[in-house]
Amino acid sequence: MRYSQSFIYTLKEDQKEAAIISHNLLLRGGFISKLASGIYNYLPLGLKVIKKVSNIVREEMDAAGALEILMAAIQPAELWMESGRWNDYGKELLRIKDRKESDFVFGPTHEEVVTDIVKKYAKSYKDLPFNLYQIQTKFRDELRPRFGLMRGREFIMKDAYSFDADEDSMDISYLKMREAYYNIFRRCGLAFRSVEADTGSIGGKDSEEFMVLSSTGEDEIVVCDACEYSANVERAESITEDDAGSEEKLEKVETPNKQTIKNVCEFLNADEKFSAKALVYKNEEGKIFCFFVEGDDELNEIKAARATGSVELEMLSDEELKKAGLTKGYIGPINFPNKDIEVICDKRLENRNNLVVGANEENYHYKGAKLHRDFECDKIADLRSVKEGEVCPKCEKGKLKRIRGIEVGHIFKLGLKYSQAMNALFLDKNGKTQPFYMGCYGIGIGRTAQAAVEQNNDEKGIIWPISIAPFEVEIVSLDSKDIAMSSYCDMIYDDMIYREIEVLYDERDERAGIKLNDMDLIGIPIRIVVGKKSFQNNKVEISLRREKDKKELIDIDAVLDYITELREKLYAELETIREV
RNA sequence: CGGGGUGUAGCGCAGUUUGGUUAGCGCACCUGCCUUGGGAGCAGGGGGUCGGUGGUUCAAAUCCACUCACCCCGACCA
Repeated sequence: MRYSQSFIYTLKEDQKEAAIISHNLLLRGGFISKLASGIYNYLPLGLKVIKKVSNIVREEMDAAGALEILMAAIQPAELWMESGRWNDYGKELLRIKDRKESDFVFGPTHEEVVTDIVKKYAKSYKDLPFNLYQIQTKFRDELRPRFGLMRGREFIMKDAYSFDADEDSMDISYLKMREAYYNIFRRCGLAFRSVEADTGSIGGKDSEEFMVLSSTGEDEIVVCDACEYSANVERAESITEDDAGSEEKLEKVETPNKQTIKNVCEFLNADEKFSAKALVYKNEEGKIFCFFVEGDDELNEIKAARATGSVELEMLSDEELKKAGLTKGYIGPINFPNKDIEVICDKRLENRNNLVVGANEENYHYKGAKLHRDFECDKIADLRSVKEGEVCPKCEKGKLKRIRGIEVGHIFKLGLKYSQAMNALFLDKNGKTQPFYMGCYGIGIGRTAQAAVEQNNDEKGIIWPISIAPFEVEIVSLDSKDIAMSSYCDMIYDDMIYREIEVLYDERDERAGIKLNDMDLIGIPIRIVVGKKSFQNNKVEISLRREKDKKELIDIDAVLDYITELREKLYAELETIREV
């Protein structure tokens, strides 16, 4: 592509709507432009990147035996009523009406549609297994779109759905996808990690998220410094050093105006570890739960939701607390005042002999309380978030660290959950009706592209990994009016096109500074600078974007071979997973 | 949805508190000269219903009401 014939418009100034580097650079480099909140246009450069990522995904999915289809983006409401999600999916589901006032949705995901297709055609175990995937624009009416392509409302996703006859076979399908995902993110040049994930409302057996490591990531993950254990903080567990403390007599004490754990413990001269704090939530059905965790622990709402079988938990307001008969600041498990509320204790509390707890009475607490001696609860569960420095549950030696990541992919074993609900059945060897064992596998294409920028940039701009760069090579001619130089550039440009090297040729009549700065911003990995001084000596400068000050002077006749070699070297580097 | 904030040229902003010339600046864009290895310089030029609607006033970017859009912090997701 010749720069002067392209549609590349760069901006000098930072964009105020961008809160993170990658968003700013994509806007400044002319990759994307915003149309509305969470809705972006992909300009020529941006689309090139999207296509590169998509093609890597496509190649690896095909290699894993998956079959590409393209499902309708607009889906009839009936399907969603059948699955029950017309009601359950909530406001994120964009609902639209046609001219006859019939209800449709713009698909946020395609379980319903794919199941509808599969139901229609696959009726025998002989058809199994198979995996159908697509790369398509989705729409989810997010509460808070942000960070450009990271969390758009309209976004491009690869979604795949596997269908198997039994659990073992499903496990194999899952592992194939897992391997494909490793290949995809490796080839995209990302430093990533797969982590154990919560299966959330989708349910099912196993689930892993693929996280691109970045301090601006919206997810927090827990990793072991000694073994490969890594898990989303929503799910992570740990081994904690447990000091039971001495057994004491239960005693009710006055704690005037001491409502927070900190205040109470300071007042009673107790360690916060030896206290239980109450957190009261209601779920989507309005059922109320009271959770007790140690004073210095953080309640993990995802774990709490799982322990109660809830989809969503919301903290009670002060008025709701009062209405439920609870005394804010003094809620405790002894003589719990409301029998309709389920009381759940974190399992760590079982180890403590001596706890400070609320007395369910204004200005009073108990001290010396012990679970199973002084009080009981309805359920014991793991409710707390892992803290940094705790011991790894897997190797039992390493220390855990909390780091941040961007979720670019997620794989699930769904099991029978959907097939049963949606009546997706086949006949097994014995002629018996069975539901499919399903798996589902997503990758955010735009998010992956932007995550690559977030991970690979410097103060001048983007540093694309060659596999997803809009162009592999950029030629900058510093003096477009010089006939000898220009015709040389034209020649190597044509030669590269002939060799199928993707090349951007900046032949604009602009000053050197403008061209060089644009080149840095756009971030093409290999660059050829043709300037007067070196050209007089029959040389041109070649450098890599990532080490742009390390320039090699190459003989003008050797340039093509040198570039071809460099290019191969950069691709070869992507064969190994980056250490994270 | 709760909390905070912003809407003035393609982008970044000033002007609004205290209403009053023809609404300004930098970048970008167009013309010419000049310059040419890291975002030059000079001269000239184009581009705005000041987010929208209604109101107050002799007079509104500026005051009032309503409304829309967007951004940031929280709970959800690829």
